[in-house]
Amino acid sequence: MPPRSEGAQSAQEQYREAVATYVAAGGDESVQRVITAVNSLSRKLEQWYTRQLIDLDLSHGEWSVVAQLATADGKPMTPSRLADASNVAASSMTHRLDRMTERGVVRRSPDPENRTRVLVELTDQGWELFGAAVREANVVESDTLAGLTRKERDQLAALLEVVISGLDDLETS
Amino acid sequence: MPPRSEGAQSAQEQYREAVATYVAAGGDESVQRVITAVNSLSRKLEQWYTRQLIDLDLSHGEWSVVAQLATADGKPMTPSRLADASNVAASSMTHRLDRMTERGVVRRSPDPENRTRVLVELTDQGWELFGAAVREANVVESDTLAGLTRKERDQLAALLEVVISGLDDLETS
DNA sequence: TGCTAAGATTTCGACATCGAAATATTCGAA
DNA sequence: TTCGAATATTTCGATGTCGAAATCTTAGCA
Repeated sequence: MPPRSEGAQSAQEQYREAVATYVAAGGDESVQRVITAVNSLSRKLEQWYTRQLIDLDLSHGEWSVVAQLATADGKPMTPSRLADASNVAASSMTHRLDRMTERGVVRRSPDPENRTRVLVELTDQGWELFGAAVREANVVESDTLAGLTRKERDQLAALLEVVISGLDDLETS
Repeated sequence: MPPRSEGAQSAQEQYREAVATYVAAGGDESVQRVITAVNSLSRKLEQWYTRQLIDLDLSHGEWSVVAQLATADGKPMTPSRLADASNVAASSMTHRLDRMTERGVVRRSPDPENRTRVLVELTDQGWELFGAAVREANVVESDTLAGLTRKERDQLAALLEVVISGLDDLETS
């Protein structure tokens, strides 16, 4: 990477500016510090993932499908649920699955219990792709957290898990 | 919202499954707990932002431009930098700015110091949109963190800020 | 000055995604 | 059983995004 181009800010400066601006616009500071940090970090990770996925010849959207299927405990999923989970329209998922099926990453089969539904699952090749991507991503992710001790990581994870467990109550409102 | 459809998991269960699967595939647990939590949370926020932006008649990409310009300390930015920051091709930014200019959210002007460049900045209407969006988003964001005490939020923010400050060193590798 | 290489933006053709309509199946009630 | 509403998926036309090429300006150097 070339040295930051003139005018561009470091991630840290950008974060500080953003929090200050959001607070000035009417946001709570204790909220904006956390939320802005989470979003900044996620966006940065996203950039790295995108680069790594190019090596595996996967688009970001296709990766989303692979990851959903892999983390669904091996159980097949329907196109609609994949679309929801990927934040994409159901009609887009049709095309995406067409391409992935043709490439041999996923397999479509009719649901024996409900002929309206289609079930999608990873092929062996799909599982291999998943494993390769996880192990490659783990390198960058590990570097990202290099500044934290083991204890601090656990603390951070515990706090985030409290937030995540609260999401479900929020849904039903 | 209707009760979760059969087969779907709660955010919490999804998170647990995901971490377990990533670890089984070769990721470090202390890394995956944090990273997966950050990404899960960010994706959930993204869904809410998208819904809220519909009210303001803004696409997610357009919001990205507004937010970048607002948090750049009021200084105008070039289309290329906006494209980088939005994770989008420069050519797409051209169209996006066309639409936003026509609508009166941003203003384009030639850079007096370099006629190759174009400078983009928010109009008064753009600033109003920004403020409205921030205040509306703050409601959901605040609810999201409702499970944490003020002290825990500060702790969480501090830990995340350590990670963010480390991003800049990582860049230059 | 004149020439070439590099940089910024826009134009262009190909492809991905969206929302709405079309198709097919299931479920519940008459 | 039969009808109509609800659900799941796919098809279709319009729009957004991508990467490469074209256009224009700047910067460096003889």
